Amino acid sequence: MAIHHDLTSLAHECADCPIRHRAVCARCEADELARLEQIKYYRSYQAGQTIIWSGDRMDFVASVVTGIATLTQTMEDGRRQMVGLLLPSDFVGRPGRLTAAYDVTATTDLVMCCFRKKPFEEMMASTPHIAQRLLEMTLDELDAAREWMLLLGRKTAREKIASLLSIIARRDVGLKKGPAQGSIVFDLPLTREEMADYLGLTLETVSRQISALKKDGVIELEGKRHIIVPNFDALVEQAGDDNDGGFLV
Amino acid sequence: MAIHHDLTSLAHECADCPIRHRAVCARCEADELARLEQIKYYRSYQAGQTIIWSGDRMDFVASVVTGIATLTQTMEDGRRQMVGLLLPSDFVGRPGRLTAAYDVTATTDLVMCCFRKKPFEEMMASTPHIAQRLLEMTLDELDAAREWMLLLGRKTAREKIASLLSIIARRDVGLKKGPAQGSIVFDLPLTREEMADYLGLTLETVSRQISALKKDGVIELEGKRHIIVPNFDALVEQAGDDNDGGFLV
DNA sequence: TCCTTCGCTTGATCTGCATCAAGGCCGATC
DNA sequence: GATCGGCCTTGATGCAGATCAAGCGAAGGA
Repeated sequence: MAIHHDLTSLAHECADCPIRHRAVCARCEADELARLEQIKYYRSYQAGQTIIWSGDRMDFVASVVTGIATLTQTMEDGRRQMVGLLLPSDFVGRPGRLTAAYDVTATTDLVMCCFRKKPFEEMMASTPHIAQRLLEMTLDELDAAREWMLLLGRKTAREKIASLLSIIARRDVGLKKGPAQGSIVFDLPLTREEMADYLGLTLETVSRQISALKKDGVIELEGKRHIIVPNFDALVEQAGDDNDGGFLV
Repeated sequence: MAIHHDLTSLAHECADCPIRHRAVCARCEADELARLEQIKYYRSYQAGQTIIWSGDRMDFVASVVTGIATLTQTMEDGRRQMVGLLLPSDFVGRPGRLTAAYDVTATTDLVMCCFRKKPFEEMMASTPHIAQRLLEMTLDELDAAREWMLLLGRKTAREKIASLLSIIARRDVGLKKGPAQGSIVFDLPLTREEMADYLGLTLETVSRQISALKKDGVIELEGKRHIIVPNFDALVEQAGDDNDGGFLV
């Protein structure tokens, strides 16, 4: 894995950009990369493992290399809301804050590329480029969070499910294309319960709505997790979005 | 109004910081301020006026000086979700994007301090300080958005109302203190319908829950908008938050 | 002065999703 | 191959909040 791959979220080459929807390519500046290279290290986690507990001291920032992680908030009585889904290339952690604000959990086996916070912050201070790139990424995440607020506040259960499926499909697209023209195939990286926590529903409702979408021919399932979308536009229509646009997760 | 006041959100003095919960004070750097001073201008809006429509070309970024604005998203069928509340010192607009992603509306009479985007971006490129400050503010907003996701996805109507009231109270605190020890007094800057759009409820439910909180002695009303909170902790308890902490709106 | 409008409240009813409960599928373990 | 536990589905029932509907009070305009 080349140096650039580890740092995709901070600076990557335009040529063979492996990251969709993050395609704000930065000029690769060799010395920045070299310096980042010096302060980075890798960590692996198993599926289900909690990476950071909300409130924990957090002395690194990181970017997801492979696998999927989630950010969740929990109320005292146990109600849970997922507030972020971290796919490869996504960034975790916040320069200038001591403790984590959310639980971060690996939902699949996961590899993260970590940077110790202190040196990372020092680099940021001396390298305007990085702060700007990070600002852009954060603004994208903010847009995604606000899109999600619309979903949580106003969409029906069916629309919520369709939205989630189309988001996952979009992030996966290009990797896996279905056999039939225009069809899309992917594996759900989340359990029904995790989907429920993301969508502000119960797992029973998630299950029922998936069954309903299947009955109506919007999706097909193989097993519990393998999804086939014969007609992506039909799915998007179920999601109730006015634009097909910039969902970023 | 001194120069610093106009630029509170970008750089303000620590001494008499008028802004709560944004208190990450930056060193005032005279030349930055002078340059910002050259590219800024003011705009006033009347209550109810739409400042920007989603999709409009947006050639400025701005910071709220006085008054309150909202960010809302609307679905084709008219369902609306407010995704941000802009109080004095809050920042609107995003460097590096051509069009607005949300409707921005003045809910009270409003004055904004605008910076034409092009020169602002140029300044940002040459002044690392500003990008970093903006990054910090954006991260705060992201945290607030995620806190709001928990509210939208998992809280009951009563908890939603109590949360909103305590957020408004927190941002207003210091300006108005109630007569009785520990009591807080403020005016609601939003109509019931706007509150409903923020909370993912209907205006009827908002009205009912406010009545319920009043009946239970958690709040008192004078007229429709003037709120007295005799015991702030009691209100926070109704909000169901585990920490009394960093709600930022 | 009356009339209209806007923001709000309150009541009656409906419904989408939560809750409670039972059982099926499948991979892991012995 | 039997058993267990995690994950999922499906059914029955309940309830919080939506929807539909009526009316109030204050501000503003004719």
